[in-house]
Amino acid sequence: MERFSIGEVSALTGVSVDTLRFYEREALFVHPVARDAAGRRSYGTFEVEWVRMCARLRGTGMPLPTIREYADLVRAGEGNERERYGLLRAHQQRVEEQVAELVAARDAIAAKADLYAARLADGTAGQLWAGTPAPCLEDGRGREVA
Amino acid sequence: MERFSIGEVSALTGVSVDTLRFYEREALFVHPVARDAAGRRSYGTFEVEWVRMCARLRGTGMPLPTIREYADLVRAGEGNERERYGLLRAHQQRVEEQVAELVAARDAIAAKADLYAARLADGTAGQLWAGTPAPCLEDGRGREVA
DNA sequence: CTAGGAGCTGGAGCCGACTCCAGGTCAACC
DNA sequence: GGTTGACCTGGAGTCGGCTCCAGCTCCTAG
Repeated sequence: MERFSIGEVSALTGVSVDTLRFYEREALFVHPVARDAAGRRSYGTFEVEWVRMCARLRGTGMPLPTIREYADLVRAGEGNERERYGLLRAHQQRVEEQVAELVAARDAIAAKADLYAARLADGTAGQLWAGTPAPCLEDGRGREVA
Repeated sequence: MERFSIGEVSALTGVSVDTLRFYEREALFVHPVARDAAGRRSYGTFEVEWVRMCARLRGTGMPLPTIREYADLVRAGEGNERERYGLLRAHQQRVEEQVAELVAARDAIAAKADLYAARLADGTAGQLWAGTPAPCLEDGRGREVA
């Protein structure tokens, strides 16, 4: 059962050494992190996976206090899987919404970029631009300017 | 050519009144915002669309300084559409990556939630759990605990 | 045996993006 | 003509999430 130094965990997970210590202070770990004879942190595979999970949750916008709640549930042990399930599903729901919003925004941005592409391609860039639908910015004189 | 008060723009765009003033201080607007006789801000349809665009860009993680760059280009007027195009496409690219990462994280979260669902459904919750592939957290004794 | 590198602690600092305030002006309605 | 409510300004405060620092202890390689 191999063990990992904080630097190794950082390399393995992409989470910085400082952030790992910070997460520990913030009580995001399920169990107190073990130390070796010299007082250095020593992580097991469980911790590494846990950190990866934390990174995913953070990366999808879960605030630290919520991750702490999840850790608390896991720490409390068996018997609260329904709560853990609810927490994960609720978060998944939020992530689905994020994806939808992101995709919508991307489409709007892509549409605008396409517009520029068309303008550049047919040489009308820098010239008057007839009124266009929704996502275009006009200056009130029918001129698309952004 | 209707005009809008700051409160109306806020209602129309979902961007708070404070934030609108803040964006103005941060020079995110293409043109200085007009004022009515009493010194109150008066926005046109162009500004409203611009704010919407800013909200989209912000919502997809574009930092204020980059939005300011874009505003600067638009303000500079015709002749730099290639730069504007590059800026938008580059951002679109970043958003595509965000979507991909978000979807991947969502899948991992969903997989874990599914695992809990299965455990809850077949009544094995709270019992020993045989070793499972990647996204599962085990305590080193083959026990999935999180 | 010493120099370097990884780790340690507690605490301070930073950053981006708001958000909130006090204290004031105005316009409009009753 | 008073009171409400939207708006104004400049500046200060907040918040989340790191990130950095000084000054120290180890272990390892040369």
